[in-house]
Amino acid sequence: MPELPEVETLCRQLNKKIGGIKILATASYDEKLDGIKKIREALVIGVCRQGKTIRINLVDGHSILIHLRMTGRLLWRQGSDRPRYARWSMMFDNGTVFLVDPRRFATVKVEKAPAGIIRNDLTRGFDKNSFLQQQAIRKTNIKTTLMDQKALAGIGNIYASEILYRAGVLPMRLTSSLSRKEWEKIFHCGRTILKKAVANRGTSISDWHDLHGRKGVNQHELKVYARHGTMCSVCGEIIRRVKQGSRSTFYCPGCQI
DNA sequence: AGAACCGCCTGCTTGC
DNA sequence: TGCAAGCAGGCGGTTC
Repeated sequence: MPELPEVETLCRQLNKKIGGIKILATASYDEKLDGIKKIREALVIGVCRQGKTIRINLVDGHSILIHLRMTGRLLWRQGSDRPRYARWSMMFDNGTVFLVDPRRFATVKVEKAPAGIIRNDLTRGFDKNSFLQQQAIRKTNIKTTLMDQKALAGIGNIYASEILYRAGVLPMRLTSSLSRKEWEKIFHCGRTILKKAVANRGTSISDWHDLHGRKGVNQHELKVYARHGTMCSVCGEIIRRVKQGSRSTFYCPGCQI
């Protein structure tokens, strides 16, 4: 699933590929996306990430906002032959960016609104104190809080489990029960894990591929995600899997308290 | 108000 | 082998 590192990877690649050039036209191949405002002859100023949303800024002040949800991908093709499950595209004179999404959850919006500043992104100027003021009192578990996009931007199911494992905190701990020291560990490990994953061009555990169709290599860094039933490499306990709000969480009962 | 739950979607895995 | 049921989960909307 595309989370912060995967979306960041796409934004960087898109910037190189389409920054400063003109979108000739856009097209939809799925009635769900037919309502998206059509774009013609529009210069791309740049591409940036807001949480898990890809924001493509155009010179006329409009932005294209793409959210990949679960199985969405963006794929650059030199020609214009449509890949399987293509749902929407942006055409350029040297190629096409396709939105590919078998499950049709991905969304595209075109709007003329200035970019909101996201302050709760661990990989950019993150404000610890305001975060703790707003979130530390919550009566829900820490895994759910990490995945709440209004609390922290960009963390999904894979990285939430990995961050809590590295921080040594049980995912079912009540958010309000965490000490300052535990929070600091979560922030620190979160930053480290997300930055490493960006450097690795994302985690290709199921179907993630980058703009050029290549797999990332961060799946080799995973310590608990989808590793239930195997031994923890640190303490030897068996990695467990539980459901939290209908989502799978993976953790080590030996290393996390 | 805030937490929990539902529905959207379809390829893949599992079980008989 | 083949088919049906179950599973995967981000997020907006609804319900508790």
